[in-house]
Amino acid sequence: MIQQPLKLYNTLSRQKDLFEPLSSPHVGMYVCGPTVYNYVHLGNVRTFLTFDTLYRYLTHLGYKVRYVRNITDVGHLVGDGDEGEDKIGRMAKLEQLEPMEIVQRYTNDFHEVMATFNILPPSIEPTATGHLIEQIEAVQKLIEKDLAYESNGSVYFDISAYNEGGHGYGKLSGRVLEDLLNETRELDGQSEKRNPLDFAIWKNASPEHLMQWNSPWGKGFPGWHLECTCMSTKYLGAQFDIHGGGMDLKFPHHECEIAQGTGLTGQEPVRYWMHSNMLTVNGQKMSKSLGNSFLPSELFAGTHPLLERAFSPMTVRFFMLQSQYRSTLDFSNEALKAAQKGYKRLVNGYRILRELEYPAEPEAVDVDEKKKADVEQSIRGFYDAMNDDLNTAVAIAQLFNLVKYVNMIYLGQLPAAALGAETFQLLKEKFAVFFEEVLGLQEEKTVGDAVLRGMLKLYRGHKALQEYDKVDEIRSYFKEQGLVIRDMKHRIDWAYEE
RNA sequence: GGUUCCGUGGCCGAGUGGCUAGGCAGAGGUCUGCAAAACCUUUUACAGCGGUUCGAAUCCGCUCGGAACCUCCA
Repeated sequence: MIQQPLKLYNTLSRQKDLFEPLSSPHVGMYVCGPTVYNYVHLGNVRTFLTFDTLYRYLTHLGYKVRYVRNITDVGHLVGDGDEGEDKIGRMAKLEQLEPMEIVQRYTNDFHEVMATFNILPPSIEPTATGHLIEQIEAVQKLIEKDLAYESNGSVYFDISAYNEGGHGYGKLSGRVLEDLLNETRELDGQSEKRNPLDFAIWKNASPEHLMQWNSPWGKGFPGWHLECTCMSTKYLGAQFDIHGGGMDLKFPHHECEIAQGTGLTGQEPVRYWMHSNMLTVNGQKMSKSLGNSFLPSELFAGTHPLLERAFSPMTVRFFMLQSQYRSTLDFSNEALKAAQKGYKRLVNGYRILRELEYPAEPEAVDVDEKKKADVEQSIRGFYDAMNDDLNTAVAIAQLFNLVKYVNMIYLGQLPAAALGAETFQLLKEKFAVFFEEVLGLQEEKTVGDAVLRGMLKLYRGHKALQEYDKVDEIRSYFKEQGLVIRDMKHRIDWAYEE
């Protein structure tokens, strides 16, 4: 299976590169996780969903993936550059809690949200505070290499020194060093730095700063960019395959990671840089600071002022998968409603397919070569789409095409035998794998199967006796549950209302 | 201001030179106690202007509009 020619858009090369792991079948993948100072919003979810899909697909292809996704629990500052307050420390003060209580609360929330969206946990989920020793050692090493310098108890990465080594700071985000220098704003406290672009790898802590540790440079805390370098290289090596994150982390965060990693090990740390695009609301990036962010809980309850009603986790997952991860995706009631219907259609198809069996004594019909080929082509098409930089939108279109055949067989419009036993089994098997394993979609049950079976039995009875009052009554019961009765020539069944 | 990206039919959203994306919505048909569902058929496109080409949504230029990053953000 691994032979699938997977192409991934590499921000570094600015093109879709054929994915070839350093030591196949092993794949090392690092994704920047959340800073746990607040609830994760839907925009955050999109990024984690993107890399969940990649993780799932790589696994499906047979790769042994070590997926590292960190939790940032210190060092991420509020406001400009290296001068703001620590995000977690600030929340701790506001809520009069221990910083670690803040961290725990929002870490728990993050995990719950991930589970709700059926986003798989990573193989390793390291925290910044759990890797202070590694970070202090990294700072020391960078100083030894003359790539960093101490200033008033803080340590800064020296961009000029680094660039003299010919490394090209800015190559990931396409920045030119001279332009950056010209455009940098004057900020308070930059006098500590030799160069305004230099960034903190260790920060001196004032006495009232809540989170601080002893270091060779006095009490302080690590710079935000450093944790990812330390944790990624610790668990994945000096050079690893994939590094992911949101578009907005490209600069400066990931640029700094490249500089630190290269500075420390002399090796380019990451082979494939991947960035997922933003979720937008009315065309604008969803972000906490703009005040247009949705919490997952608000979405499920339909309580957000911009929402007309509630939407389920799988509807949202499906909605996000219907666009390619490098495009912006605009969030709206209309789009969500359409996604919900489409998703239900897909689930109904999947549910039916699981129950369909190839007849033991197939009807004596000729194989419909055209339909058979179309089914096989759609299955191939799913792989082709996923191989083309995870084009989940096109991949899902293939599933819809397959659902059409599933429905035809189910309704007796097409005999299963027309596809031939082999293709029929392939359809059954692949659809399930694509739906559940690769796309991570699930059925969202509202009523137990036993109850539904009982109700359907009653329905059939009344129907046979032409007691249409009762029949309609049962129909409305189903409708209340978000279900619908399918009244077909050959059988009666239920389905999710679309 | 700099860098980068985007502008597709009523809505969402794929698509980097010629071949139906797909979903939702709309129309007609088959089926049905009535419906629903399903299946079949079908309407509405590529921001504008110019250029390259036998041929452009797709390449190039300009104009208009929007976004992201440049400052914390997935």
